[in-house]
Amino acid sequence: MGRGKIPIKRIENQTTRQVTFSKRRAGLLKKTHELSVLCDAQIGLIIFSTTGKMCQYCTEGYRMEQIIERYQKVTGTCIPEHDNREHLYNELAVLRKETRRLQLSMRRYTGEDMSSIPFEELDQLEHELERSVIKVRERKNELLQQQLDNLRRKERILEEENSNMYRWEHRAAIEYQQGGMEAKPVEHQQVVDQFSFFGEPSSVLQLATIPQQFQSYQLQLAQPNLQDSNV
Amino acid sequence: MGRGKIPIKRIENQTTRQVTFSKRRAGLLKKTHELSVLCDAQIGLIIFSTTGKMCQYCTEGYRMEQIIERYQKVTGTCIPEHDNREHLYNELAVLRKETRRLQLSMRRYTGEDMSSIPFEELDQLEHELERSVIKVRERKNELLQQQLDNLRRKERILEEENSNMYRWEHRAAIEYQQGGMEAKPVEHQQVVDQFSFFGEPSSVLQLATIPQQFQSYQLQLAQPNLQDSNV
DNA sequence: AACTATTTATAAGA
DNA sequence: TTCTTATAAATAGTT
Repeated sequence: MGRGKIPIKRIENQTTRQVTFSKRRAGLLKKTHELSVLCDAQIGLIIFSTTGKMCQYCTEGYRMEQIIERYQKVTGTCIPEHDNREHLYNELAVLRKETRRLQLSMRRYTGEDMSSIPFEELDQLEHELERSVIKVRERKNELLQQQLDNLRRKERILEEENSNMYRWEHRAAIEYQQGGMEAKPVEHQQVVDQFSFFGEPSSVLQLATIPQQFQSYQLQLAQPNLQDSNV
Repeated sequence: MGRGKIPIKRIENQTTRQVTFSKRRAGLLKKTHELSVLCDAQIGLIIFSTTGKMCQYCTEGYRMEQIIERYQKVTGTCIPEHDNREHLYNELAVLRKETRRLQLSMRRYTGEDMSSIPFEELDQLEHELERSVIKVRERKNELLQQQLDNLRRKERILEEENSNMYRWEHRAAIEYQQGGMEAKPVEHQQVVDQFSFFGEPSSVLQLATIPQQFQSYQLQLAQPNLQDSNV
């Protein structure tokens, strides 16, 4: 129908295709409506154009959802979401069970509601708890020991460097007495620079000579400690 | 189109209607297919006849479910199941979180992986565990005390009834001596029935007179005990 | 969007 | 149902 017959295959010319789409879509909707009315049929029609635009026809007095629902009832294919939902329900059931189990375990461990626990299990539970206490104490001791080691190490470093510092200062004083202020100005400046505590400590010597309030901060960052939970 | 023009309204003659349905349905499917192919459109068509029979067209390479899904995405009406799914996902998230929390708590209590617990919490945990141990021990003592009380009560009852029985037997013996076997046959039978231990014990007297091996079983059912977890 | 030559769909009859 | 066919309707290509 038309000036010429066209083969039923994709129209390559985009303009022609779009015009044909408009014309034939209108015709299809009309024919759909006529079939629906003439023959009292329940029809749902959904059309997506290449450009993504949607249009639909639905028998008067009905909504597309009803027709889709009826379709699903007849075909039994309750859309792909059906299986998904099954999985969700399964996962929920598993999780609920696991949560319940954990809750009961926790109640056991915290000693709530022991009325349902038989004597033998109480005995076993007591031992488990004692084992836990022991483990916790061991860990506490471990941390305390670490702290002690740290302190000892710091103490040793501080003592060493104090005596070093004393020797340096002592030598500088002697040189000052021997040659006056200008005798060894460069070497003296080096010593002063080395002991400056503004800036990053870059050697054991520097670290050890930082005053107390700075030291504690710097050393905590560099060593495991008891407050930081990622020891 | 045809021998005459017909008004677009329900065809009252059933035969005519059915014939028209068949013809026009075929035409509609053909036109639907042509539009789909010519213009590269994605089309879904669902037709229910008055008699309930269904027929459908779906663009080649697709399934009706896909088209319905796309339709639902576009219109936002994701069938009644949509809300439900939202709830499921929320519930799953909540449960997963709760399970995770409980797992961590349990690991704390069983003393696994304490590397991430700071010293102060270890201290607190130790106290919690000690409190739990104390509670468990208290419960154990409670059960032991109960068992002890039970045994004492049973002992007392047995002793009482033994002496009672002795008096009954003694009196029966005297009466037998005085008036022969037939003097008090009914009363004697009552005594024998009362002491029968086949059947359910229904009185303290019966309970107390069941032999040792039966007693322990029957008494366990009737009294709180250390083996049964539903005390 | 309107026109129109043609093709196609289909109503009625068989 | 299916076939036939006169006729209505749809539409391809053009303007």
